[in-house]
Amino acid sequence: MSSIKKDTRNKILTATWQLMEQRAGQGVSMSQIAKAAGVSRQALYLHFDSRTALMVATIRYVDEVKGLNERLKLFQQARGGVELLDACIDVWGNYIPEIYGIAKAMINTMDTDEASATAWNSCMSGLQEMCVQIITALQDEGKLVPSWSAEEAVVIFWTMISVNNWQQLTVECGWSNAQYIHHMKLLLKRTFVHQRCC
Amino acid sequence: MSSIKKDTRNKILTATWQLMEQRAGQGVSMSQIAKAAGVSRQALYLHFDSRTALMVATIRYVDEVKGLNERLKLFQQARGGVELLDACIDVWGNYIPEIYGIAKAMINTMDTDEASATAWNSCMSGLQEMCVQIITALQDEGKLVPSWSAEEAVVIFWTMISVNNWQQLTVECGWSNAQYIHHMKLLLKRTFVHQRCC
DNA sequence: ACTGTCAATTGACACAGTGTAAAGTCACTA
DNA sequence: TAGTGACTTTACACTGTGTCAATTGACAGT
Repeated sequence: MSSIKKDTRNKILTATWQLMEQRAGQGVSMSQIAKAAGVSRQALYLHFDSRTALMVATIRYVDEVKGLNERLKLFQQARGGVELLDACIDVWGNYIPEIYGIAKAMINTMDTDEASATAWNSCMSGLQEMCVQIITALQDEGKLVPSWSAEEAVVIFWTMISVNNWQQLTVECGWSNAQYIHHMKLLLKRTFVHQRCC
Repeated sequence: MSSIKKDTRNKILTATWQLMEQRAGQGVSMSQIAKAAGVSRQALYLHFDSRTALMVATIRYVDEVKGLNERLKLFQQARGGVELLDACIDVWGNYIPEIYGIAKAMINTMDTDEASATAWNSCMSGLQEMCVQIITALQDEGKLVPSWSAEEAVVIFWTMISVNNWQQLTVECGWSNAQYIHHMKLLLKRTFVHQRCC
């Protein structure tokens, strides 16, 4: 692919991203993206098969630029489960606001579109892996609350830190992001970490 | 309104509801609803101003038929916070699968549509009130974990029991509804109920 | 029987959005 | 100078929402 073509592609991707963030992933048409990118609407279809394909490419692009997995890896050294948990929520909690718009768009189409679901899950694979590591670490340390099996704990952990829950607590309820991070850590520790009595 | 007109209206509402449940709230067009209801597409607009208005009327209709608030009231006698919590999750956890399709449709349009948001919140007002009662009861009994203020606890409680989280755990992760109810109770109690040491 | 009215149907249309197709432009390159 | 690649322009097919006007059929009251 020529560098000219790559430039246009990147212009489209950044314009899509920007519009998605502005509009929180709602009501962004191909015409608007084209206009924002300074290209014709048809150029979009020259680079991407469909609207969905553009969305998928955008989330991959954002993921590459923002590098969630790299941020997470910094904390994946062998450390205690609780420290791992804290680090995970710090990274993820600060990451969400940066990708909220496009994430919302992906989540909205995941129900109907297989490709969207796959793309989003692939971007989240590092985070999912981190959930497993945290629970495993807690279990190895004997700190995992015995009510949960490791599998159950991972699934619940993953559900708790979803973008939808972040949206509910911050956007809907007006919590600051610092509040979100603080309370989410507390919530997860209370749920999963066994406090030995006396 | 004549009873003939009311009959047609109900036919439309039940057809909408049925389609929403079948398709889990995704990709249901006015034409399909009309066909399912056995009326012309235009008849829908005779009874409802817009697609959104039909959705709002449907959720209100479902709420009326299913009577979540009535079910909840049965347990709102003055009892302990923990019993109240268990009862709440029993009722709500068994309610969600019955309204999942239309609930999903409402939640998907809430972001863009004010009327949808208002209608959904209005149907959920009884449940929200129940959250407040549970947290208040726990607080009065001195059982609320001191990490949370009552307001924070209510908001987190409300977030935890969201339809999105139910979907994640059951539809996506394959949990049975009984598993959902059991684990959600456990999760909420671990999060909010203070276990006195020794 | 006559008339009015109400509920619903039919068919047409405007509009927005996605996606396809073909012809044309323009710059760079062999 | 001919050719190629990236992009534009114009046009069109299709789906879905929402509006409008003319029409049918049934069921009143007189």
